[in-house]
Amino acid sequence: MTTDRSTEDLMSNDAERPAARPTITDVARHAGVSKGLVSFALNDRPGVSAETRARILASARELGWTPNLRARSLSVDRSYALGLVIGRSVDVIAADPFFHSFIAGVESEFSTAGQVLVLAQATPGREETATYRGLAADKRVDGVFLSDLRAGDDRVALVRELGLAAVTLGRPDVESPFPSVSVDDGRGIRAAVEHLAALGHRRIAHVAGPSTMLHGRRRAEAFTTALVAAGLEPTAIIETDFSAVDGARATRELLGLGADRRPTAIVYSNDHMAFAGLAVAQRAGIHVPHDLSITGFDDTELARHTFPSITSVATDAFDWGARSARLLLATIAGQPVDDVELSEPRLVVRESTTTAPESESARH
Amino acid sequence: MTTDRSTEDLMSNDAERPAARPTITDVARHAGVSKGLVSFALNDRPGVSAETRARILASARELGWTPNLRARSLSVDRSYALGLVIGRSVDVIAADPFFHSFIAGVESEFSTAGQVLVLAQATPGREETATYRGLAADKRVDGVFLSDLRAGDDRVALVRELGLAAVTLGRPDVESPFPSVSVDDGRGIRAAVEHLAALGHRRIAHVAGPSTMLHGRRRAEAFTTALVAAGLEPTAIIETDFSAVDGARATRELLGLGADRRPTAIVYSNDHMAFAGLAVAQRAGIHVPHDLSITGFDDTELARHTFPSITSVATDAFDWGARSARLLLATIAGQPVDDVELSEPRLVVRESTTTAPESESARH
DNA sequence: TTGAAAGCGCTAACAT
DNA sequence: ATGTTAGCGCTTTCAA
Repeated sequence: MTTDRSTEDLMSNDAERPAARPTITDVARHAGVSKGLVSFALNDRPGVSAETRARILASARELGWTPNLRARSLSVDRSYALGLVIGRSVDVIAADPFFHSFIAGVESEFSTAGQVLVLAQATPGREETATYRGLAADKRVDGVFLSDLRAGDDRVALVRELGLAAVTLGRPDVESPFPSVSVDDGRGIRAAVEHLAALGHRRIAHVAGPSTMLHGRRRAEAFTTALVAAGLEPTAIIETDFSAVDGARATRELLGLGADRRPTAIVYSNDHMAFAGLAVAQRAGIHVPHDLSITGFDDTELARHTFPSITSVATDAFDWGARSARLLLATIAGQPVDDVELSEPRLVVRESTTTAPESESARH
Repeated sequence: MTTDRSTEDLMSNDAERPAARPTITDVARHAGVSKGLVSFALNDRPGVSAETRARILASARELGWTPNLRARSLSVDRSYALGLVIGRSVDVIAADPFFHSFIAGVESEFSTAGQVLVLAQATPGREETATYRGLAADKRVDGVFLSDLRAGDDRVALVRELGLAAVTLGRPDVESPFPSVSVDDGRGIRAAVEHLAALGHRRIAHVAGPSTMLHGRRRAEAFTTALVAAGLEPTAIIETDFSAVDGARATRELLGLGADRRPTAIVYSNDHMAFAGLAVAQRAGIHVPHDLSITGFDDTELARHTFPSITSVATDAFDWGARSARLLLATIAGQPVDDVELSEPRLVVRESTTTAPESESARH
């Protein structure tokens, strides 16, 4: 008596039961060969005669055989799944369209690969570290995307210790064994500053993301650098948590400065804060762009649909996702990989930026 | 020679290799019992003496044993994963914060369950049906969330045929074997209409979602019903695809109507169209809310951060996710379940709605 | 109450 | 080139 139970045996027992799925053993019997050979043929490996291979494939097709992923997973020790752990709080992330596009990009690479995306949110009840540990302990995924890099991010070491493959979105500021996919968003900020400087603005402020987050910090640094390069005085940089509320608060703070210090332009670190900032200015009777120019970052769809529409830095989140997925998959497959640098962000000029207002003195 | 290879044998071969994870066999040997008994003890089933059980648990703890999910999956034929297939196009979905909150809610139920969420996006290259079939063929998930129900939605039959468990977000208009979790959003629309009618508006228009989507259609129907109930004339209902661009187009159309037909208030089927509509009005020099009142739906964070801020219907997407997950998990566990009705949506009144402007004749 | 062993469906090492 | 079989780590049936 063999160890493998055939599908036919099963079906003869109970006609009611939905047709059991054929296994590799059924295919082997049908083709008149052994299980092992079927496995070889199906994973097209050398050592199977063309003729036999054809016969096996025909049998598989005829029986409608499809591999059982769980069984395969168990024997080859792979999940065929990639993970994304979103660590931001729900409120902050809810408004951010980045992940949708990113995920769409990731999935665009899956269409051919039979992979799947496991999404986890590090909610209060489920701490970030515990989430990664859980994913690793259950071997739910073969690799993870490390997004929203923080200063001195301990996830790099954690994921490494857990033995997971990974790619980082952006280059971490700690030793990392993982390849990265990055975009020079500093360049985008620089473009915004140069654009404003060319329009005659001399007091340009920045509403920054949290300095604990690498991209927030990098954008702020690029802002300062660009300011200096343009020969302008350093001005206010207000740190936020990237949320709309905080963007509004920062704007109020900036507009509350004395007439001689109030900025004539504000560079926001993301679109949502720019939206909120726009509303704050309008509410205060400050006309955008004539009294105040503003720029956003991300070029979300809504930036096109405000009045005035908002000048913003566009990056390609979809491509970011696609490239990251490809890189991670290659890493897992053991192929040699290199860091990838995405195409440069572009500044999309719209109605929210215009020439600097005349100076206060001239106006009075 | 036994069939089970012990961990210790492995480790003695190669000191470099990271410590191999203990298996149930290791625990059995350590506790001096059989594999089978360990399994019974660990899944606390009857038939194990308290003493032995304690010894087994102690061994497991001491060895740091944790079950191998893949092996368990293979033998019990469960994935311990739930799936969400997002079928909208990237552009439309990118701006919609619903899913983030919904997903957060879903995950909040996972913290205790060791479940995971598989997210798939039905991109053009990967058709929706194929996505569900793939998920089922690979048994990636034990059940799915059916969101964005369409008229005559064929996914209900498909998912049923594939043998997956499911919950529907809202009640489908086709025969369905699945439990549903719904919210009476028509009630939210009614509240908006009543609010506007009470403010003296008599020409209220509706910028609707696509009639092919159940919630888009339901809201439009509720709009008409509420209008009639308020004793008002039927007015324009413009259908859109829920996107900001389309919301802008619809608004332009409405504002372009002759003075005697132009609405004094517009009820939008979602916030993003309301944002776009607000911009269109402002651009046309139409003051919101004095010339035109508008209401949104979803109560997204941004509704609080526009000028004027937007009156909107709030629903609880997080709770929706949590309840759906709980229901789906119960279904999978074979427990009897009932449809669940979420708490009623509430109208959050802000600055975008005010008393109706005086009639054109009176004004001239 | 406990042990032994078959079985889940596949891969891969080893024979032939 | 092909067949045989152990093994992945767990659950579950059947004896004892």
